[in-house]
Order: sequence, then structure tokens, then C-alpha cells
Amino acid sequence: MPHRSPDLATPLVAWYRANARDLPWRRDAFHEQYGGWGVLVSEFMLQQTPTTRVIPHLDAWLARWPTPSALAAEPPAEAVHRWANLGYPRRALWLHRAAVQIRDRHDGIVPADVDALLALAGIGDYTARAVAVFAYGQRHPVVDTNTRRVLARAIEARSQPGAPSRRDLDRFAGVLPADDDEAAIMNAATMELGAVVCTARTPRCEVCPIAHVCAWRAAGYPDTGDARRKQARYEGSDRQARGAVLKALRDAAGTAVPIHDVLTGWPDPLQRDRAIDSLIADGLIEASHGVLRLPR
DNA sequence: GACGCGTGGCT
DNA sequence: TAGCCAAGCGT
Repeated sequence: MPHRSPDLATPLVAWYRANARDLPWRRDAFHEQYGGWGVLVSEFMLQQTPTTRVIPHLDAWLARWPTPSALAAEPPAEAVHRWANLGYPRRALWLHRAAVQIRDRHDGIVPADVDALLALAGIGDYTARAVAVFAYGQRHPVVDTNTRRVLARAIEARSQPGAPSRRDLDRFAGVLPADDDEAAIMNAATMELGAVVCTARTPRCEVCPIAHVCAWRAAGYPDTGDARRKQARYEGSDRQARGAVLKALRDAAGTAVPIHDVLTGWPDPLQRDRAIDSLIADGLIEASHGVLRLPR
């Protein structure tokens, strides 16, 4: 018979109020200026990209495209180009598609409804709820890798979370405060704790506000194994080849490049061709009359 | 559920 | 120094 979970919300919310980093998307002025669009763009960029690398790109992006309709009015090539080195450039394409969908379906206003958000390109369980909560103040569980790690340790006494599951959402919803605003803060606080204290490799338990109720700590920090997938090797991978092709086209400043001038001297010519073909299939580049370009 | 998908800083 | 890691998503 499992004992009741201790109250995590009170210490987490207090800790967050005193210790939250001053990030752009947490400022009142940011919300007043960019509303749900600012939150949406920040969440897209933060999908698998570190906070410190996102900040300058987010500023530039929103200065250039302060509304969904502004982005939707330009070709996807511009989005892919300005995505620069943020990584996973499909996100730039999806963000552009989402902007078009927001313009066409929602009169240019980022929807507040989770199901409407989920129907947009590139938006899944995490991003939909993050927008509904952080832009519109609704009460939903926002569960990212940080939250899953904090809960795995504090409640399940595991060193790392298991594989992501829809059940994570229900489980976290069960420990959120009833009040919308408090719940929103706990969502942010739990992610923040995982990002800066309860980190994957070297947790700083000596400054953790919930160490006194942490099941993993009480159990003596057992290594319960890591259920996460290991990342495939990047050096020599198709992903590296795709990245190099796309960088070449970005560096060409949006102009077409003869296909034979792209990645000349790449060690594996078959891999080079495979990268180009898959980028075309993904819609990240276009081919015509022997030249490659970003998608128009 | 498992896989493919970028890029660069950190240990 | 060679992995490890980072506010996921779509298939």
C-alpha cells in the first residue's frame, strides 16, 4: 500500500518565487508585447535546444515576425534560414506551418484550447499545454523531461525517469494545486527545479527545496538505471550530412545552389545523395533544374 | 513503443 | 576526450 505523496507544491512554489531565473518569456512585458505567439515561439525553440542558445534567436525572431500572420506571409525558406543553428530545422518548417494554420483557422490569434493547439503542426502534448498554461493561465499538467525526472526521484525513488507516457500527465495533474495560478507556477517550478537543481547528471541536492521529502534521497540515491534511449552517434551520421547540406543552403543566403556544388568532397557520396533526397522529402529544401534552394 | 531528427557546450 | 545532455514531435 503506497503512502500518500508528500506536498511538493508548497516548497516548490516558494522556491520558484525566490529563485526563478529571469528569462525573457517570464517577463510581463514579453506577454504584453507578444502574447500567446511569444510563448508559442519560445516553446518551439526550447524543444530539445538549451535555453542559453534560444534567447538571442527568440529576440530576433519576434522582432522580425511579431505575429503569426507576419510569419505566415513569408515563404518557409525565410523561417528555415532564420532558424540558423538552433538544430532540428524541421521545427522551423512546422512553426511556419502552424503560423499559416493560425492565420487561416483562428483569425491570426494563437488558440487557447488544448485540442486546437494539438491540431497545429509541430505541437504535441508538452507544447500544447505549455501554451495553454503559460500564455493563457489554464490549469493543465505541463510535463517535460525535467518534470518527469523530478517526479521519478521525489516520488518513485528512481535515479532517472522511465519512458515517457501519457500516464505522466494524469499523475502530475494529481499533485497540482487546485488554483489555476498556483498550478501554473508549480508547472514552471518543477521544470525549473529539474533544469537547475535536480539535473540529470550532477544533482545539487544540497540546495533542493524538496530534499526533505525526496524518496530517492531517503533511499540513499540508488542507481535504478536509465530507461532513456541512447542518442545515436552524430559523427558520420546521415543527420550530420543533412545538417551540412542545410547549412550550405543557409549560407547561400536563400539563393539557389547547383546541386553538384553542395558538399563537394563529402566522404560518402551515397550518404550525400541520401541526405539531399531526405531533405527534399521533408520539405526542407527544393530541387529544380539542377539547383537546390530553401522551400518557397 | 521505438526510431530519426541538429547543434554545440560541458565533464 | 568521447560521450552525455538539452522546455519534443511525427511517423
